[in-house]
Amino acid sequence: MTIVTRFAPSPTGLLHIGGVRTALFSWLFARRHGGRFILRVEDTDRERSTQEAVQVILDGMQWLGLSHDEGPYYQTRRFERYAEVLQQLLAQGKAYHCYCSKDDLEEMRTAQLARKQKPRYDGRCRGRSSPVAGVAPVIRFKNPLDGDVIVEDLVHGPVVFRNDELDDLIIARSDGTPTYNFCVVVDDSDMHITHVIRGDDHLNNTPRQINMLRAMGFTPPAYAHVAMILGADGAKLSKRHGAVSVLHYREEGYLPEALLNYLVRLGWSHGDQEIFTLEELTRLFDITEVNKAASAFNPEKLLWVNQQHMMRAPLPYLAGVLREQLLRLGIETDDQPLLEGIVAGQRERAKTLKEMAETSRYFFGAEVEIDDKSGRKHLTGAGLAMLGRLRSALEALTDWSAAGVHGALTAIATESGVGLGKVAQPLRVALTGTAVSPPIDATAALIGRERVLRRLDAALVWAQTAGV
RNA sequence: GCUCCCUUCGUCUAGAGGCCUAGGACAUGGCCCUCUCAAGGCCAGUACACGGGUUCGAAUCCCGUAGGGAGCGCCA
Repeated sequence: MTIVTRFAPSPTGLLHIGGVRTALFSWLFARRHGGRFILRVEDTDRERSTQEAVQVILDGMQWLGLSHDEGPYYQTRRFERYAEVLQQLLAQGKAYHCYCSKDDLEEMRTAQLARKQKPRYDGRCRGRSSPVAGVAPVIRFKNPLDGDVIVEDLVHGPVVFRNDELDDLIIARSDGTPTYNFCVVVDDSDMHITHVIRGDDHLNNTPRQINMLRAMGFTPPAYAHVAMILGADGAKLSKRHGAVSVLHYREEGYLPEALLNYLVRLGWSHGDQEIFTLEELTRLFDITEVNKAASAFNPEKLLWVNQQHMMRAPLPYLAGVLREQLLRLGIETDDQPLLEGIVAGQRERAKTLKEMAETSRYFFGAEVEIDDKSGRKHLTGAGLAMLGRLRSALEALTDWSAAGVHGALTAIATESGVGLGKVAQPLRVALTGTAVSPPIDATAALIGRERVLRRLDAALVWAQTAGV
């Protein structure tokens, strides 16, 4: 049997990390078993669905590399099929027209709640044989009255629901359009979905879906309900705590494979391993090992995972991502060796590519602005004197490489009888404007001889005009 | 209100009756390394929600309590 999974978001909001994680689980499960992964857009709510939201889903999935083998399917284009199944159910007496008004239903609900009962439709239109004039009816599914439905959940184990807890749900609105639970069931069976992996907020819907599937003569798929992701504060995911479009993480300089790695570890583990490649995940991930409890989103750990991936990723790849981030800062470059050199020097100093771009400005442009505090600390007194020695030594340097610069600096340190720090820091401030950078020899090599000498001159001027 | 789900360090997790004086990771603190900052290494503190059982023995099994979440829509 070929495994077929699906990701079925509704384009009514943004695609955030909670959705991404269930998509990832579905995708990994399909990939692991050599199956197919289907993307289906559940847009039957025409009021709230938007084309922008659809685009965000598509872009997000693409950025993450969660490629689908089929689709995207749109439920709004399958109305004919739903109508067909609706008619069939009606003809077989497995569904019926209900003429109750919204007011009737509301009244019923409040009365039941007042009696401390679970609000549910009482089935009063079940036996009705004639229409009510002037009322457009909804269609309800005739749910079994007794017995149990057992959901054999891959993560929760068996979950038992009593049929008398369920009621006759509406499967078509009075305007004829089908509703969510009904469309899902028709789609999952039409698309031959073998494993439904979704958020556990759907666990309660599952017995109804199973009943409908059976009424239609279909075999229910296997289900796996995974917990939702909580905000960093342990409360429901909010705007402030990660409920932002997944593309936000791209803008913030995260690597998609790092985000996926972080997300898969929420509720799943493999020994003590923290960092996984996508290839490893498709080999190791197992939906039945996923935890049942919800887990909180931890931005700090995401940052760490991202850096770990940056430290392992190929330089040319990272150079490309850094280039995009630099573009956002108005820095445009195609100097691939320079980009790769920056990445090599900065990737263990930055948690994201965005941060890397921001702290790498001094590799570009002719001049650099000297940070006042750093300048006062390192470009005065002995530091100022060091600037002159640096200037002449570096001007005379023929081997303009990290090793060459390093040799020149140690020579100066030895001659001056000071530690390397007394040489490196003034140079660092002169070249970068700050007291922090990758190893100064590599930094100088990357910046290049011309600009190094010019910046040393500028630093001398700064020290004089700063009047310190 | 009713039904369903969940509960190990601050956070993510390991743990499927003795291997647990509960392991790893992020974060935090200290030390080492060191041209800065990082990265890396070493060390430290912090957890089985609570109460009953079952058992020679329970984080692990059972029951209850508490807390959290979800569903109960002509939303998905």
